[in-house]
Amino acid sequence: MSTPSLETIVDLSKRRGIVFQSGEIYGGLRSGWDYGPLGVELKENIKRAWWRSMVQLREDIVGLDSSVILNPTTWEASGHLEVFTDPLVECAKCNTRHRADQIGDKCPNCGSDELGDPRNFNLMFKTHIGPIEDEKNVVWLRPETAQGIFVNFMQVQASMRRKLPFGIAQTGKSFRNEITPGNFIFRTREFEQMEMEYFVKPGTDEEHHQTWIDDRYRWYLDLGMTEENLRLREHEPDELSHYSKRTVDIEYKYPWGWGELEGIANRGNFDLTQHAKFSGEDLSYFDAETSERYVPYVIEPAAGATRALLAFLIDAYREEEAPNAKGGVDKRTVLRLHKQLAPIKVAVLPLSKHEKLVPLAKQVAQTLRADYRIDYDDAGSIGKRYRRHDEIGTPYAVTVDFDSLEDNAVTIRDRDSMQQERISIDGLTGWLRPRLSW
RNA sequence: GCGGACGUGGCUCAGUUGGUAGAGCAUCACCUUGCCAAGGUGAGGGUCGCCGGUUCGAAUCCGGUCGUCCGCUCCA
Repeated sequence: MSTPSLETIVDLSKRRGIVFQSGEIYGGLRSGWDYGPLGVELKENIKRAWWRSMVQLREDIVGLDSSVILNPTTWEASGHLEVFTDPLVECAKCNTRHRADQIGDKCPNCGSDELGDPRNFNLMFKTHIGPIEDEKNVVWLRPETAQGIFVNFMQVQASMRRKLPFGIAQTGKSFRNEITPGNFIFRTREFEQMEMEYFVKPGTDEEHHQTWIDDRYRWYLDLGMTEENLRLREHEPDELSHYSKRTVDIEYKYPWGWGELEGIANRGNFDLTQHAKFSGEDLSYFDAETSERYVPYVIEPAAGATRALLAFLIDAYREEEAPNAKGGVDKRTVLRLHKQLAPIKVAVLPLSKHEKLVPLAKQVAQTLRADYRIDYDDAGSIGKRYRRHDEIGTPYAVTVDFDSLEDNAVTIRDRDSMQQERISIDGLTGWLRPRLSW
């Protein structure tokens, strides 16, 4: 299966209500993307699948939803205030940009001395709390959800009576004032993360790290991701984040090349130690079994929800041959999304807009709505409607025909196999349940 | 942010030497068909990214701005 071009995916997303450029009527806003009616379903399904595997199915992980705006000291302690601010200079001759603190007075690229004045590039969004803009009330939009977990470590541990090892999971938006956003929703200034901080006893961190790397890689495969398009990549020592002891990325083969999907980092005890230092609170953990007190180490699988959405879209995209009404062969575009991720689970289609078929079809649709996201469509030919639903990855299409009026049964068609089955309307829910559950 | 390319109906494009925009696809309605798109008739939809300038008059020239793509940098 060849990878579709990014343009193909952007087109499909716009045409089918998955992702729109934000504020288009005002000419757009750089790096802003809105998730349309189908996109929001897909994104929620991805997050739900993550939450299910991360929280629901595990006894050792609990959830959290912390604030976007935190006490600004948080970012001093985490190191983001320092690390996320780079003085950069631009070379007027070759148009390259460099860290002012790492070069001399000559451009390392072309040797020119025509360097502009250093300017601070702060990757955190700055704003003010309260109505008065004053340096005293500066706050920042979080550049990662993780810190909200670290600052709540004690409360969660105590209120939920957790013993190590245990984890805290959180999904939510983060903000980074990226210098250059791009590649559709791959790098945006506002994005959604799925992060989990797993607190472990020092010395067991390396083992837990490896377990999580395997676990997270498996997650993508279980949701139907093509293995050839996935790989693990170890960070070189010089590219490690300021907090990390070791990081392994799960990368996806995007149309433009390999790119990050998720990073699994061993953050050591960096964060808790820093927060203990800046807050003056004791953030160590007392291990009652061994009577030891220590600052836990942290393993962090940090995934991009919006990046995952992009990868799942690309990975599911197929252009296949399909038989047409005239006995020939046509092309059909189909998203072979995992059923749990598909925005619409079942399409309900009357064979035609005939006055006898429409009421029954609408009734069937309404019944199914109790359990699944349904789309009812009676516009155009039946073949065209099948193709439309292929394009958005709907796994099942239920067709109400003239026989239905007699035998109270419908034809259900499978997106992937294109096989059809006749099912009684009363038995429809029972037929779908095992196929659409985990 | 800097350099380069680009910006016409939802999409893909046409638009002659500046004179107030066309097509195909898509959408919708009706008819037809009746289980895998594109048969017939008709309809809606753009003032040419935005602002300003030149001109009697600009989609067409000039400036600015916003946005898209590529490069520099970003690492969910």
